[in-house]
Amino acid sequence: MTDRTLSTKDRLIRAAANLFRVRGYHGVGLNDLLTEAKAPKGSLYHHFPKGKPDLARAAAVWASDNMLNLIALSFENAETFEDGVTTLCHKLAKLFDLSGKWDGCPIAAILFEGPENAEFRADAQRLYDGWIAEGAEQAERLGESPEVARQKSECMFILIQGGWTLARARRSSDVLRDLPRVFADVKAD
Amino acid sequence: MTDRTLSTKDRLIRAAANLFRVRGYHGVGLNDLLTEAKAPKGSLYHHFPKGKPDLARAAAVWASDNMLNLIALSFENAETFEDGVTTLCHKLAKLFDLSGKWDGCPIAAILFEGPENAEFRADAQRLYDGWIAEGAEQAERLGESPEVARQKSECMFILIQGGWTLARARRSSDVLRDLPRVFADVKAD
DNA sequence: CGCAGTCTAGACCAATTGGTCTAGATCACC
DNA sequence: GGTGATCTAGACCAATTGGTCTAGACTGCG
Repeated sequence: MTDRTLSTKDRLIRAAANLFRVRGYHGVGLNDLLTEAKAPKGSLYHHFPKGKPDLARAAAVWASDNMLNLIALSFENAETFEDGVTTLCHKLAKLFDLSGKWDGCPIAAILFEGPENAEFRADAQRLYDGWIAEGAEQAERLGESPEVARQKSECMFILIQGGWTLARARRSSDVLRDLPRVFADVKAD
Repeated sequence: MTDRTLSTKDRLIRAAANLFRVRGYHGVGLNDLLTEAKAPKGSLYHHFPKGKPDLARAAAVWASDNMLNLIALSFENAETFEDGVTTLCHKLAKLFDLSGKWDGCPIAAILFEGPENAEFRADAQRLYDGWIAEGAEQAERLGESPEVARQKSECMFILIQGGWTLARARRSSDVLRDLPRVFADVKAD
């Protein structure tokens, strides 16, 4: 049930991001999408002329932007990069619990499982590298050298992706809450 | 084109594992499956009475067993756990390059994106925990205490899953080859 | 007002989906 | 060789898929 006060286009994007995250690109039909968004088919093809793939890419970008905000927010009051990682992991753990402990990463669910399309692949790379760039920027702001910043951010990304996968399999956010401890042990070299 | 000398059942399982890995559970139709396996529909429903979900679960188990073998093989001649991790990561990098640099983890592609089914979820947990158990066993064999062994194995799992995701997005196995260096920095505490 | 552009609404369509069912080939064993 | 079980073969089916198209509601502006 996506908020009815939003524009049809936004409702479609949110519904798409939410549904794809759970069932993957091919697991969601236009009917599910339209029901969830409370929108008729005409609106979908008005706002996204190329249909499902178009909407899916928009949803991936929207979901990615949310993650960028979450990263920025987590590092806002951090004194070290490790602090920020800790906050972020706890926020993600909370998100995971709220989401029913089964949802996956929306980027992966949409862009990896979606059509084998050059645009989808390029988006996946662009969006994920955006996360890493955001993390690296925060690390630099907190005093790390550019190389170390990049390395730490990349490591954070890997841990979060892998940790989320294990959390999903176990249906428990404990793994996510434990990640900062693992991360702290990684020396940047 | 799966080897014609194999039994129909094995051809089906292999075809399923290969196709699901690329396009995800819902991205593969029975037609694709049967074409790839060179088998008629009757055979599928003879060997897997519950149809697609049944076959998918068998394919997940098969793929998981392959991974278990790969782990065992990688640690066979290792002198330390870190040695084994290094070998495993290099083997995975080679696999990644061979697979067209876009395939995902078959377990995830089948069991996460598949039907929202209690059996699928239980399988995901069981199979992934099997990987971790195998890693922990190797670590113990190489002299680690049970707790440290488990911790190191879990960390290896997380790094590999996350690293594979990033490798996929970048369509480059470099990330995987770099994982052992990251892993070496993690002290077990 | 009138008119043009934007957007909603859903009937409709060909193609594909997962699944059923019957007919026959092939096999092991008496 | 005969017989019953195992397995292959694919026609067939209802339901769903992503997508098209026309009709009309709503908007802002002259």
